[in-house]
Amino acid sequence: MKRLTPTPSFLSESAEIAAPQLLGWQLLYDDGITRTAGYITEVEAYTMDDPASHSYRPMTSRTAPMFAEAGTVYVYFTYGKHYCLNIVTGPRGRGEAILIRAIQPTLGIEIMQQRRQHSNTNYRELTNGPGKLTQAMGITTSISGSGLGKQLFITAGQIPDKITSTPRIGIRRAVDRQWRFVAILAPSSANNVNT
DNA sequence: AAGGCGATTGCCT
DNA sequence: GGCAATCGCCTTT
Repeated sequence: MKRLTPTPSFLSESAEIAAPQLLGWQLLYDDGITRTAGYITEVEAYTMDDPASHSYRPMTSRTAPMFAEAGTVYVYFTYGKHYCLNIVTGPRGRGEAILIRAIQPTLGIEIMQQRRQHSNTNYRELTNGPGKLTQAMGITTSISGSGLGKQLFITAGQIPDKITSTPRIGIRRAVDRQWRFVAILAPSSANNVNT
């Protein structure tokens, strides 16, 4: 069994520095019954002095996990349907996090397909969005405020072949910041469908 | 106490 | 590509 790393040291850096370093790591969720996992391929950074961030406004009970120590899990519910998963970065009190926007599935693929009602033979639409991957993995606000190393894990994965940065998706403020990071990974063998 | 809206998704044209 | 769905949170009366 691979050794688990509760909180990689780079998460103590600010979100926009840590975010690209999170690409390629394997995200693993164990809800006590099932395990699902995938390589992180798309992330976005959010910080306290960032008008697009939940932490730009004073802390509330919902956003409190963003202000906790690096490695804290922050999950929020939005649009009446979707859960979005973040990994908190930086020192305690700073209000920073990395939004996980996409993963490349590696483990528990059939379970993820069932949860997503996704019967296609390739996985293009399975986990390529922040709400999609939480639905596929069964992640909800129940783990918001917990820490890495309990149910959610970050394990060594792949070194990205290439990383690009772009403006973030779906925001209206600070649209000029290039804080979305996308990785090109070698396709995993189980996922090697080539479109 | 009430209304507006969102770090999205999927369906429809 | 445009837009409805859907509800908890936050802001404003």
